[in-house]
Amino acid sequence: MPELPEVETVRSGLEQAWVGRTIIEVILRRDGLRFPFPENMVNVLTGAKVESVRRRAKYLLIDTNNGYVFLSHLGMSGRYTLITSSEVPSYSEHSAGPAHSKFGKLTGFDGRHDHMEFRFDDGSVAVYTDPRRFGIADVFERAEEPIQSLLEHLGPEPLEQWNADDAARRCQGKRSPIKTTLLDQRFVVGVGNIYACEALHRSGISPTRMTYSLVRKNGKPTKDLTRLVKEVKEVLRAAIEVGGSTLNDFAAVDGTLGYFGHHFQVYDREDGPCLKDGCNGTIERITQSNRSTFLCPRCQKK
DNA sequence: CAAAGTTCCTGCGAGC
DNA sequence: TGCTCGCAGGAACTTT
Repeated sequence: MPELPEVETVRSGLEQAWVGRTIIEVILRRDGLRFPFPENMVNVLTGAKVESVRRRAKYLLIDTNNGYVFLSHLGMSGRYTLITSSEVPSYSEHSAGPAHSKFGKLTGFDGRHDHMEFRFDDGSVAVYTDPRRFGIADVFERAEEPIQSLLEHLGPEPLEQWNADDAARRCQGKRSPIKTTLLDQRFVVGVGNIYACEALHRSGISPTRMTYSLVRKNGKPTKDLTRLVKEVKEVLRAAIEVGGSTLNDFAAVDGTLGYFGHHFQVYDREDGPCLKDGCNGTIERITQSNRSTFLCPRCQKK
């Protein structure tokens, strides 16, 4: 479920639900997710009031009033379900998530993969569900945030400081396909497999094109790179908008709704017609760095 | 067989 | 020639 727009949607939902509330109980149902839970996590979070919910790249950062940060990464299949005090939490009633969701099987609130539970002072409960357990949960002191190994090597936020000159500097001399570079979180954060494919298609750039070829000899960005930076920003912004609108309609904080609401131009559309105006190409699927890439060979040039 | 993410290991090429 | 450094590519984690 998690690229930047989906994580941003979750952030917004958690912010509404959690800020100003105090966690009265934390229940862990296993040793950890991708990494073991820190020993002090339950102690640190129990009794702490949530002050803010931030996002950095695809990480959620929850600040508490005792000077700590709760870090949550959703991995591939992580999800939060919020249950308000008026609802009776029951696994049998919340069986599988949206029945129409392609990812419903992976993200359902099903009782078998509910690894963390947070109870709040207003009677609400948040359940973290993650079948594949690629997610991360961690706590650290706020003052230590700059030296967190998970955060310190991250590149720029695409919707903030990032621009074509910055991108050009990071692309210079890079001997790997541009698709691979877009997925590299040191280049720019928040772009995953889906939006990398979408941004390249919007830009008319082949995913296999060498990264360095998007930079001029004088170190300045080419027209194509400038376009790519613009399209990355636009595709992410549009997806955040869709996610935000779905959030208003559902009590659950569910990033899959963000994906569901967005219909992709190329991703997962192998053999389908290219949807670009005036292009009669057919979408192809190739493999790059062990990941699927979708492209239109007709309108995405090398 | 493939899946929305990230880290770590290996191997190769460049440069000293 | 040989060694080290850095980068690029691939495997691994897990469950459905």
